[in-house]
Formats: sequence, C-alpha cells, structure tokens
Amino acid sequence: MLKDKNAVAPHACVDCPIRHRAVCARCEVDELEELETFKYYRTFEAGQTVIWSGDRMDFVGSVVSGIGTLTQTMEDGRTQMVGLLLPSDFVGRPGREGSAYDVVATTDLVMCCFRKKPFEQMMLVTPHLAQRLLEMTLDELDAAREWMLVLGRKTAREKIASLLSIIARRDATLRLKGGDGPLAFDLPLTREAMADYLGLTLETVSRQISALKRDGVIELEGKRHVTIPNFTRLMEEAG
Amino acid sequence: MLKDKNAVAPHACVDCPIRHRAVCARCEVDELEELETFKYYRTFEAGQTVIWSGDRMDFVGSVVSGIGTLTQTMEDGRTQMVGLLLPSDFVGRPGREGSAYDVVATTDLVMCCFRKKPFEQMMLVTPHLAQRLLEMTLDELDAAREWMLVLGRKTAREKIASLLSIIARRDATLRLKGGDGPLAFDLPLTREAMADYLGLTLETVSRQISALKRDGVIELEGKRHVTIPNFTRLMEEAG
DNA sequence: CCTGAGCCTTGACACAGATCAAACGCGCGA
DNA sequence: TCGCGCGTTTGATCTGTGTCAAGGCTCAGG
Repeated sequence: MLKDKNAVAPHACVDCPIRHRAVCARCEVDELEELETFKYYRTFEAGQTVIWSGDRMDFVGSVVSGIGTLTQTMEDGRTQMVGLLLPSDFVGRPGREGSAYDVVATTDLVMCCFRKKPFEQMMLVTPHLAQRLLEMTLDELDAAREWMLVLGRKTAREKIASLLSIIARRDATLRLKGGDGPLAFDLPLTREAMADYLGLTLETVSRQISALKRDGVIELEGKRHVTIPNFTRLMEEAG
Repeated sequence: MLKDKNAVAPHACVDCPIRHRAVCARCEVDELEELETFKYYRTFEAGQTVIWSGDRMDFVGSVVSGIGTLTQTMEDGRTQMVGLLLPSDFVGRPGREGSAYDVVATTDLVMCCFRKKPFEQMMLVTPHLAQRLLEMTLDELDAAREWMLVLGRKTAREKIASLLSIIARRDATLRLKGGDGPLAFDLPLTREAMADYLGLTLETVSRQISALKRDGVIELEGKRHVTIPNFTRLMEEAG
C-alpha cells in the first residue's frame, strides 16, 4: 500500500493532468503561477478519511487522481453517499469554515490543495477562477438532481443500471476513445459503497448485479471487472 | 383566480421585496439600474407551467412571490420533484439553451425575469452578480444533497417530518419572528406534490400525516393548516 | 338545492426490498 | 502450506410501502 506514496512529485500546473478540467481550467499562465504560491499536494491511501463532517477545513482543492466519496451519516448509522469525487472534481466551499460531509478516499488519492484564505482572496479578483467554479457547481447541482430522481423513483434494478451507465460513460470520456465497441471497466466501489450511493442494502446490490449478469445485460470477470456488451440495452434498463 | 393578476405593478429594484436575498443582492444602485434596462415581470396562475423541460429559455429570473416547483419526469410518468422555488430563488442557468426541468407554479407566482443574453454579458463584467449566483448555487447544492439523504435513507414518517420541518423553518425565517411559541403555517403543496417531493405515493403521504396527527406531533385544521406544538419533537421524528 | 370535480382519507392486499443468517472465495500474513 | 478476514453471494423470511378500490369532504357552477 505504501509502494508509490511518493511517486507523485509535485508538478508544475502547466503539466497537470487535470489542467483543463479543474477549477483552474480557465486560468492564464500568470494566474497559474499565482496559484502555485499557495498550492500543495496531499496523498491518501484507499480507505483513509480526508475530512470528517464538521471538521475545520483550511484548504480547498481538486482531485488529481483516484476516487473519493462525499457521504452523510445519521446518528443511528444510516449513511447516504451524496457525491462521487473523480479527477478534476473540487472539494470544499469557499467562505465556509467546516466540511458539511465526510470525505473518504475510495482508492489511493492525490489531491491538489490550496490554502483557503489566499484562494478566497484570489477568487475575488480573478474572474476566471470564480467563473469556472460557478460552472462546475452548476454541473454538480444538475448531477445531484439527476440523482434525486434515481433515489426517489427508480427500482433497485434501475438504480444499479443507472450507476453502471454513469461509471461507464465517465470512463469512456476519460479515456477519450470514440470507439463504441463493448465498454469495459473496473468498478471503483465496493458493493457496500454502491449501496450507500443508491439508497439500498449491499445484499440487494449483489442480487441485482447477479440478475443483470444472468439476463446478459452485463458480463462480470471476477467481482469488479464489468463489460457492457450493449450500452443501449443498459440505458433501457436504467429507465 | 384573475382577481389580482395585474396587482403587481413593476417596481423599481430598490423597492423590491427580495432586494437583499436574490441574485442582485450584492449589486450597487448603478448596477441595479443597468439590470432594470433588460428586466421585466411575468405572472403565472396556480397550476400553470412556467417552462417545459427541454424548451428553449430566453430568460433567467428570480421568484418574487409565490411558490414553484422543479420536477423531472420519466417516460412512464413517474415524477420526482428536484427543487422547490421560493421567493428570491433563481431560475435558469446562464450559458444553457434549454431548461433541464419542468418548472410549474404551485401558487400564483410573480417572476422577475432578465433577458438571458444581456444578463450573461453583464455577469462577465459584474463580479457582484457572479459572486452572489455562486453563493446561491452552492446553497442549492447543499440543499439537494441534504435531500438525497432524505430520499435514500429515511422512512416515510421521517420523510414527512423532514418536509414539515423544512417548510416550518423557512416560514419562520420569512416572517422573522424570533418567538418560539407553537409554529403554524399553511402547506403550500398538495398531497400529490408532497409525494413527488418525497419519493412516495400520495396514499402513503396521507397515512403518515394522519399518523403524525394521531401521535400529537402535529395538529391539523382543515387539510392544509398545520401547527407544530413542539418543534424539537418534530425534529426528532425527522431523524 | 343538487351535482360534479378535485382533493383527501381509509381499507385490503401484494410485492420489492430489508433483515437475518450462512457460507463462499480470494489474498495475505504466519 | 494453512488459516484468517474481508468482500461477496445466496437463501429464508419479514415488513414497509405501493397498488387497487371505495368512499368522504368541500367548493363552484347550474
């Protein structure tokens, strides 16, 4: 687990893999240089908690690589995932002291962090930063509302199909291959994490995945590697 | 229903009831004057559709008075409400052609609209506007995520209690009375609309409201007027 | 006054998904 | 190599909520 903990050397922003999709996407080179004066990297191992809900946060930042989750928990332990953090996604809210959610690294995770104070000040005078953050926030709001439909109105089978199609689509765009042959990817989430995302129990998740496999909608190799022979079929199953 | 259709004379922004909470909240007087050059009012009767999902939208705007809803519908008719529009809430997304949701007036509704093109251009050069919109969008995102927990993990009874406490709290802040005696308000939604918000059927909503009444958590006068004898108790029921 | 249309309530029953329980399989450390 | 732990699968049963159906209340219009 420790093997490549230090493999991620801090890079210059201009070489950053998320350069054109993160909050800094619209920044000019001189603005990037300013950002770099208060930027630092942090790495987390799979399973580690990045921040606890309510904890003071003195940074904001972007996911560079790996996958994280945003979850809310009730006193009695019921938990609901409210966001999936993928490379280029933004964490933290300018103008707020604490975190509203638990943030957990699902896989090994690298984050590009900015000290909050200077970031907030730079936002006030750098429209490129504020504009991009607004755009990203509006996209996240759309995604959250899409997810409300899934949570409120879809059946367990449709929920699983929805999740798979979202992961498949993201994966396809990340790898930017236009070829529409059978899609294949590794599930980045455990059955339990999927259950938390979908408002189900892990047993139901397992059963519905088995059912989709039995019905030929998906193929499984091991527990995690999924291939989608017919994406249209999957979309129909998702509603 | 037509009685006060024209009672809402266009007002000057400086006298606007939502002056300090809407998207224009941070604008200076000269900025308000610029906004007024491309602003107009529209009124809708209860039940009327403001925009259909997918329709081209040539304006953005704020709710001045009344209540509206944002809903998504699946082909087979299942619908999920994804947002409640209260006075000062913003409708529409700068930089997008069509509406992503159905927007419906639940009560008679007055909207302050801005032609989209000039609004977008003004946003680019007016940080006060963009900053405030970012802040409002972040708040909406938090509300949506809060709602995801309700939809995914709460029981029918908890869902109803959550909805009632949200409406009660908003109502209390709108009327700005610090007094914490028994709260009372009129439900602005039909049972069916509540069901759409909560991911339930209208029968279940009706049953759970009856149960909360039977258990003394709420009191009902007619079908719509609710009083909360003990707000803490209601919060406990909401989880 | 009657009538009909919305909206709401209540009951009986069915079923999707939760809960409880057992066992599998794979990887890792001893 | 064994054995343990974690993630997963599968089975049996229970239960909360959906579905279908009937009837009530209230208000507007004839």
